Amino acid sequence: MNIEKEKDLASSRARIMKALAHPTRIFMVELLSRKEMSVGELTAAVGADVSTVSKHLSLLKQEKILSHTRDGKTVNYSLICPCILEFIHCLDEVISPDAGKGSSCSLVRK
Amino acid sequence: MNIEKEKDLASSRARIMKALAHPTRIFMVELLSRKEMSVGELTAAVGADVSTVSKHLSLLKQEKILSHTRDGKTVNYSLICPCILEFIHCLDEVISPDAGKGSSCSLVRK
DNA sequence: ACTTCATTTGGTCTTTTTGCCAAATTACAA
DNA sequence: TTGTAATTTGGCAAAAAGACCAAATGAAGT
Repeated sequence: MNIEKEKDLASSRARIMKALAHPTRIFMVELLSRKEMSVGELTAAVGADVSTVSKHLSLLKQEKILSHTRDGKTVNYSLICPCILEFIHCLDEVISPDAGKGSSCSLVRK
Repeated sequence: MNIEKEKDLASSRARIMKALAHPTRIFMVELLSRKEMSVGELTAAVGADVSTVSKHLSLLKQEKILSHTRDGKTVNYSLICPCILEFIHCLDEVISPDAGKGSSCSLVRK
């Protein structure tokens, strides 16, 4: 692969990473991996202003991580691809594969 | 796990994500997964100001993703844990597991 | 049509992130 | 010690991201 293509790929990856690179957003993705939730429920769970939560959600939607369906006057969000959760957990599993063993990889402490 | 612990974990994960959430940084990690490189080599490869590259590197160092050793007047950077690369590729593999198949998961296009 | 509840959008302010320049540091060689 | 190449640091301006309020929109129910 040539260097320009590699840079493009890096940009694509960085966009996704960036969408997940926020405590509230990553937490919401974790919550949504368990069950779909409305904006109100998510707002209560994360403890922030509704408008803030809504904007986080639309960012994740824009990056095609979440989808939403309207049900009456509430809007439910859910993971488009539940495997994104695996990706996040990949951080814990892969980056600190042997948390107890005193390995050199210990980026995320549980 | 209680909700506060979950939020803490989300923050830890977000810190790592954030360190990787930049085209240049993610590209450098990819390069460094192949072989260790000096600041000068990386600068040439990514095409940015040396000082900029140096700052990106120290951010990655701070997050314990990279380590460095001095060799004469050059400094060589390398991945502390090569498995971080697997994590990044996890984005491609896990998030769009079946790129050709017309799946609903297609965040990263190659 | 009028209200009410849930969510989104617009606007603004603050904080963080980037990127470059110039100056400082480090190591080595003459 | 002087000079030179490689890297880091400090400082500053521009750009992006985040948070909150207020106003707008959407979907029922009265």
